[in-house]
Amino acid sequence: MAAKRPRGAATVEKALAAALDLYAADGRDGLTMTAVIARSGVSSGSLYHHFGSVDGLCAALYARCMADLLDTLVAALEESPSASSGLRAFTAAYLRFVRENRAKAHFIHASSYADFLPAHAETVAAAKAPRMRRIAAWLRPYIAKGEIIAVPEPFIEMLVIGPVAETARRWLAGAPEIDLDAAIRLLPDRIWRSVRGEKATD
Amino acid sequence: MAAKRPRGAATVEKALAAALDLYAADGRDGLTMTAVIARSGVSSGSLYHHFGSVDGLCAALYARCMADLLDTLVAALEESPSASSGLRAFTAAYLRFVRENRAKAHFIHASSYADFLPAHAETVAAAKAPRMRRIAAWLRPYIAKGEIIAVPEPFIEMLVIGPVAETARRWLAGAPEIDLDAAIRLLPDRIWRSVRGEKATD
DNA sequence: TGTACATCAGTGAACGCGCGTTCACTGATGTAC
DNA sequence: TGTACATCAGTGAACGCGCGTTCACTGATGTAC
Repeated sequence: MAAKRPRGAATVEKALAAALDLYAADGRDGLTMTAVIARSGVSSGSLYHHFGSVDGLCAALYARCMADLLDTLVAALEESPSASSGLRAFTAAYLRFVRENRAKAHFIHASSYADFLPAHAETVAAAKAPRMRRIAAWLRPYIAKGEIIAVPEPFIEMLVIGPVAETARRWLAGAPEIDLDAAIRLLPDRIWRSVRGEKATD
Repeated sequence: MAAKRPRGAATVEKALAAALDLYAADGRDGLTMTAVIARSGVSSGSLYHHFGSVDGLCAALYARCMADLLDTLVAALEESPSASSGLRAFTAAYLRFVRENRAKAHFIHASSYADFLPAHAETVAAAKAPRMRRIAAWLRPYIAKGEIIAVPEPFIEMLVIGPVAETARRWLAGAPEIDLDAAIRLLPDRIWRSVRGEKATD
């Protein structure tokens, strides 16, 4: 028997899975309440009971996808014994996640400016904040040692996430010239150079 | 008297300006045919005469904004006498464009996965292709000389555009921790390091 | 220069579709004593 | 252990709104000779 989960967890699961499938199949326009109701078999009333609104459902889906991605990234970092290996592993893990979780990655990237994000900021923050804190905690000692450049943390994020996010974006949009495997080979090293501190040894 | 423009050019202009304003004010949900009709004073029939559909209007707006951005970037590159100064000027110009053309930048970034892009690929390509060719032409001699790394061109794009696009994205989404001026000071140098070739002299 | 015609630009009332959401309700599970 | 009650989960028909789009039409501009 499965571990005891809150009542209704299976319903929430079915709804989110249907929403992600619909998004993967037909993009933003495909992800409607009507379609989620039809595909998941969950009734409209039940959907509103759990999510409150379409935006609520989208925010829940976003939080879920983002948590999955960040868990992957945190794991890659925390397994690594040095600044350079950690950052290389981090960027490679990002690209692998995109390849292996195309729908989730697509939804995350496409939602950057979605109207539901500001409206449900706490839901999203609850998923992101603790994981971001672990990333920041991993970076801190290396910055202190001068192995990673000492700039405000958001800029390290921009330099590291930027290139892989842009690569993911093109690949997800279907650009044929983007070869994810080649990106996994080439980018981590170049990205490392952009945040490498003076005291780094490799 | 103004230079002679195709009949209806003023109408197209009014429609696109209204569309961008609506987008800036209310996001994707604000940019509807009904709203463009009301705000611009252009009739629905006229709108359909010129753009064919909502997607056609969005594609035209996207092509216009993208052309503006690329013109800025091409100018920054072509004024620069060296690889390092060119790439630094390029990234700084990107961030300045974002700051000074917030609505256009927002629309460009938010449209990456829009359904109208594949459907109107030729319209968009007509705006992008010639400008991208000039960027590629500028890069080529420096790559040949080994001052910029010899990797497939899309990867140079990812490394250069990635961090500034990510910075823009956060800033546009309203993240308070993003300081565009600091980004203009810090990022160009770090980005240059990520694409700097062995033969580069600075 | 004038006339006839074709094309392009623009109008605005009207329409149908499907979207997000509501609501009165039933059934299942948990809690108190 | 049983009973009474409160809360949570789930149902599905119904509704109204506003969206994108159409269409029959008029007016303005360009072209041919």
